[in-house]
Amino acid sequence: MTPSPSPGSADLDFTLDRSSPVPLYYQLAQQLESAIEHGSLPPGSLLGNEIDLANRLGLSRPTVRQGIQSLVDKGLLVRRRGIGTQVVHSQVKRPLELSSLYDDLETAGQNPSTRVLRNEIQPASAEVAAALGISEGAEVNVVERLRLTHGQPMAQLRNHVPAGLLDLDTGRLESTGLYRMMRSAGVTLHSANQSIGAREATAEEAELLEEPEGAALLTMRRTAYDDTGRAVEYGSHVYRASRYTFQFQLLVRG
Amino acid sequence: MTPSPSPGSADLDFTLDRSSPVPLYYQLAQQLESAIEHGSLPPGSLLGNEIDLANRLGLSRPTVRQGIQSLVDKGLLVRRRGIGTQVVHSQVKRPLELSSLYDDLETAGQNPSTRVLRNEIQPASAEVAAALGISEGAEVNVVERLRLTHGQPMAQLRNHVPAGLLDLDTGRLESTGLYRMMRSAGVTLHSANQSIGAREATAEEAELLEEPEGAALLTMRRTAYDDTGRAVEYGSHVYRASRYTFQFQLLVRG
DNA sequence: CCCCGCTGTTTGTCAGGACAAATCTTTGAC
DNA sequence: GTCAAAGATTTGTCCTGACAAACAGCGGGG
Repeated sequence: MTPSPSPGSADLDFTLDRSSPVPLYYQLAQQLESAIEHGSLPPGSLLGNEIDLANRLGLSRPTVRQGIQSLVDKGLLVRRRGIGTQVVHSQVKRPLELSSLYDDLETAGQNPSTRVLRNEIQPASAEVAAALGISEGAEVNVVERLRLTHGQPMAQLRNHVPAGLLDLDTGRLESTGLYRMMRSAGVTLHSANQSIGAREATAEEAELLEEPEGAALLTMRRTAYDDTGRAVEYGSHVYRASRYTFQFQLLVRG
Repeated sequence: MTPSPSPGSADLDFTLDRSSPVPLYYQLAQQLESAIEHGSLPPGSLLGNEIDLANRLGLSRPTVRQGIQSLVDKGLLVRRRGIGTQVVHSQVKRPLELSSLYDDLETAGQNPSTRVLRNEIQPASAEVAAALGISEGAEVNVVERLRLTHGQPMAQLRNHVPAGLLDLDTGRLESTGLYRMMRSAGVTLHSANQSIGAREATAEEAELLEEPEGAALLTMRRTAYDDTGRAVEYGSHVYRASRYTFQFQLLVRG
């Protein structure tokens, strides 16, 4: 028998800083996560039981459990009673965040840029009012942008924001993403309803996106809410299907 | 001043069964959730502080916190230090599960039915082998189905399952969904990578789905993994964009 | 040789307590 | 009247301790 590559409980050294303002369980979770990413904790390996781990780190078991639990919720670890906690064996990358297209493209090295086609205050149409939960005719900031990657058109983005919520400077809209501007304005996003579909390009869309007329386009409509339940943005976007797909990962909630 | 509709801390009566095998924190979470659904806890209302709640229920504070935390993770509640825990004000329905199309349609009252077009064992193509993480040419079960709602074609579903993992009886495939068959066969789904795009219908697809040739179609590719990290299914599906959109909700992980 | 039950291991659940940090409210000073 | 400081309230973090439940592996009986 060769020495079996069975999941041995790896013992790594973690450094915890009790004087740091960042919680201990979170420090543990971060170091575990980076150990998993760097391969120090290969897929399938066991973590060693929680009580030993707590003793070795000088922590209590609930604190260790809290740190581990956060990674279980992320889908990186799996717990089994009587067995232990082991690193999940599949490739887990992004658990589908409420991310902005701009950030997604930037992290993918796609070199995104933006051209603002429209940026004005208008009374809300019936569709926009219903999506934002405001009265028809109330003032909303309408922004229409063309998103490009490597100089090629990628998507037409049309956003509606309740007037007064945000200062939508055209210059900043061209240099960064809308969600970044929201967060720096103190708006904390909480949830969003999304709807993804497809349809054929109209003549105007075809010209703007440099696609043949009637080409298949991906559509996405999204209403985003902050943590008080207030609708802060309604977006109606169109993507070139030949150059973009939505990619994400789902987790089964146990 | 009229009596302000400010969020008063509602005091409800919960019944906990300590002899039940279902955990106390979970009993609390379920009753809180149903109270929110039924409107006993209206959006914006406060829950009352955890210590009082624990005393009233005869529970410890960690147990109460665990129950509340599970609803926070679901997006139903929001905690604020110094303020309290309150019911989130937006409409939260489904936090995007890894659900099967069949179940989705059935719960939506769409009366789904299935016609199996193909069900056979074949050697894996390069694409399928890469998606499932198996060697090219290994045997896979290929299932091709037409999904209908109210007798109308809705989607063409093509699934690939490693041979031997599951007994794919054609009769059961027509009367239920693939994911239900997997679960009843002891396969516990853990995560999946999805990719949603669009393209124009080929002549064959157009005829099968009763769409004009070149019509916009929604495409979805998904690889599903069980909790050991093993790929258990690769699906490549095509939906009629005129009759179907992907709808789901996202939560921002704090 | 196979099946059953026993035992050790590990996570799941629950209790009770303590202090820190963030927030709102009230009070006081100017 | 306005602003700042002090206090009260509530959640966030962390500790110790205990028992229950599920699982793997071992050994005995058939």
